[in-house]
Amino acid sequence: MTCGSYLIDRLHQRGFRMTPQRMAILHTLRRAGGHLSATEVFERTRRAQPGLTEPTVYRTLEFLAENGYALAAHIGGGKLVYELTEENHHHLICKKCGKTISVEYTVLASVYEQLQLSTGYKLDSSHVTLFGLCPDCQT
Amino acid sequence: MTCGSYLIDRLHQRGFRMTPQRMAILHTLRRAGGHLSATEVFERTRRAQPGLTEPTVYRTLEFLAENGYALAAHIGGGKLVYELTEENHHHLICKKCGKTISVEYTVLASVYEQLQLSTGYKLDSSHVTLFGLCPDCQT
DNA sequence: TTCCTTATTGCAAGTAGTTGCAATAAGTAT
DNA sequence: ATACTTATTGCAACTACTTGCAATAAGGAA
Repeated sequence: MTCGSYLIDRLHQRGFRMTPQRMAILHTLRRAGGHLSATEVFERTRRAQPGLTEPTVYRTLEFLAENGYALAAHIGGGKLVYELTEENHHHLICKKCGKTISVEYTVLASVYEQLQLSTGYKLDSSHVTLFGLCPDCQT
Repeated sequence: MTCGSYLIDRLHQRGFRMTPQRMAILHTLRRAGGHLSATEVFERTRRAQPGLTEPTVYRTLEFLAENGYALAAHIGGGKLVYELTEENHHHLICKKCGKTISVEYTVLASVYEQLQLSTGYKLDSSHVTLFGLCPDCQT
């Protein structure tokens, strides 16, 4: 069994299909463990799936993020990165050295709740990225 | 006096220069009032500055955001938008209809403080965008 | 004013990401 | 097994954005 198998039933229940391309992209994300840009996903996955094209990668990543199977996060410079859904969390990125740390979702949970009450919006538990200077770069 | 004049001294103090291109781009942002994508800024500014090129627009917007003269925000679909710095605020965007509302900076201020204490990072008061469904689209 | 330094621009060529549409193939039903 | 529906893919052309480098011009000094 390859490592995207666990998703097959969940996809079918919602009328979606599992394909070799999706399986391979899930495999790449799983192996990477962390964040990967669309380009990185394309390059790594193509090794196992030589026929794979860029539009398919972009569409698959968007599909996975839209349906909750992966998280998308904006990190510096307008770039989007993806990772498999695990614990919800947020990121702090140092503008100078690029060092990234994760922050538990609970830190923002009360704000989310407050905002939902005051605005009526139902918010995604999305992957927020905050920028600043890490302790080492503040001098 | 054109409307970027107020920035001239602040730029000179830091070794930067004011140029007709920068002036025109500031004018465009000022007139728009709200968010504008790089492409929109390019198209609108070019009417007044026919020689203007795309790389200049992208670099100018990045420059303005980097130095605190403008704010950059990621809104849906990986797009970056810019606006002139005024009050710090955040955005809530409806994934379905695109309706956007602003949220005061103070809502997130306590979280920022808490994060700065627990992580040691010095955070930018950045422009965070949260996604969700607005009251009308929740049915 | 004129000269000088160098920040900023424009050009040109590059990379990244998107879109429409016809062809393919996943999964269901027969 | 076979046929059918339609989600998904690949292709090709397009738009968005970036980068290196030489030319230009802003702003300070002589």
